[in-house]
Amino acid sequence: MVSQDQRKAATRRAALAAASALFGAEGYAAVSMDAVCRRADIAKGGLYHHFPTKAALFEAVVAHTAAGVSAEIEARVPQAPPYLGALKSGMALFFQECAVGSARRILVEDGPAVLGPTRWRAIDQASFGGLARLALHAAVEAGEIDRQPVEPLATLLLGAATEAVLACGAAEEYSATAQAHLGALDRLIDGLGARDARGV
Amino acid sequence: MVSQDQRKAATRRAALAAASALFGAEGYAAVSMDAVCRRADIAKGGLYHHFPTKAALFEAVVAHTAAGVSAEIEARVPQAPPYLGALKSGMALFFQECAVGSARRILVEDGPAVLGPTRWRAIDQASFGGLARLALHAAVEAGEIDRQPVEPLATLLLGAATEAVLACGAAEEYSATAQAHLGALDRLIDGLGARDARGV
DNA sequence: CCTTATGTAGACTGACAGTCGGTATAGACT
DNA sequence: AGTCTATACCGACTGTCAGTCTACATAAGG
Repeated sequence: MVSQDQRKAATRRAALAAASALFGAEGYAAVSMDAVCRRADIAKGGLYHHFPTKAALFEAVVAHTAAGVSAEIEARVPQAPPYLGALKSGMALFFQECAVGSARRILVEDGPAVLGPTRWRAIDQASFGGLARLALHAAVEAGEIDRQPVEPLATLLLGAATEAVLACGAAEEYSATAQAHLGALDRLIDGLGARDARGV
Repeated sequence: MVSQDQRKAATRRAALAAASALFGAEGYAAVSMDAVCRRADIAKGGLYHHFPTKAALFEAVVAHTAAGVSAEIEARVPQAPPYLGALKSGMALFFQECAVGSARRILVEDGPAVLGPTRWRAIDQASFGGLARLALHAAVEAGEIDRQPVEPLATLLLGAATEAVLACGAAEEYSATAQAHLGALDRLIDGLGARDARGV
């Protein structure tokens, strides 16, 4: 005897897992809802019972993936001074997580375009954006960088890192390209170092 | 008597203009090829005679739009020292051009995702990417910034600017948000200033 | 048990990208 | 001139896909 809640949760999990694998491997446009049904061993009606549209299903996948990646980052990056250093390693980790496997496709390539700017930013802010903002805020408080609006800066840095992932994904020589971009990103962050500390 | 070349060119222009308006207003996914045909007053066969797929039509629109924007930037930004200043005003101009109207939809939201990283980068490199790379190269030669790989840096800055456009597009208070992001972008670029000049 | 709510199932519909056989016209070659 | 060929253009047709609808199964409440 299986309770309804358990059935429901199991179905949802199966759908999410199947969708995640397919979207990650082939991209949003190339995956049909029927394919998700087949892979999850669920009928169409069942799938639509949980997710009203294909975009909603994709959004759930995006949210799940983003939560996973940002949890990984949060767990592995120390929240201690120097905060600018923490920011750098967090960015590097973000880069690594997104560069490989299905995360790139889901989070970097399809995510923003499919969900649209508004929905995307909601998820983004709740995960990586929040982490970056936190680190920058701490850096400001610790006097590592000038006092300044933190949110736009976090947005910019995330955009830069995202573009780096994209550029490396398209490159032939992955590791060299990745090194170059990570180096450039580090320099960009280092440049934020407080003017006061340099007497400018 | 109208020559074939003229007919061909006229049809192509009409298709491109119609597609540009529709894609810009409603986004790639929401525009059907039939709608483009209606608007351009062309039959489906004719449209497909010029553009083999919907994506190809969109790519032509993207290329045309990108060329227009980057020509505008090139014309209005002086190619003279200080090159970092030129880079900043170029970025600001890119931001302005992309933030308003159909360019945002075409170049920032749909472009990368629809064309895929490889095709996108080809167009990007030929327009904005090229300009940014040029400015950075000049800045390096003039000693305004440290000698370093210029291409990754250009990629990162463009990514940051693109993300800024997206963030401002979604914001309610446009002008304040735009100011904040432009300020942050300027600080990021300023931070690149050569270490030597600061004795670090 | 019987009813109702909740979840499942797959055939069906409308819309869309892309195709295919056909037509008309510009230019080449007698 | 006339004829021929290549190319621009046309629009009905096809296959596929997102999303709907109706019929059915199972768990909780009277």
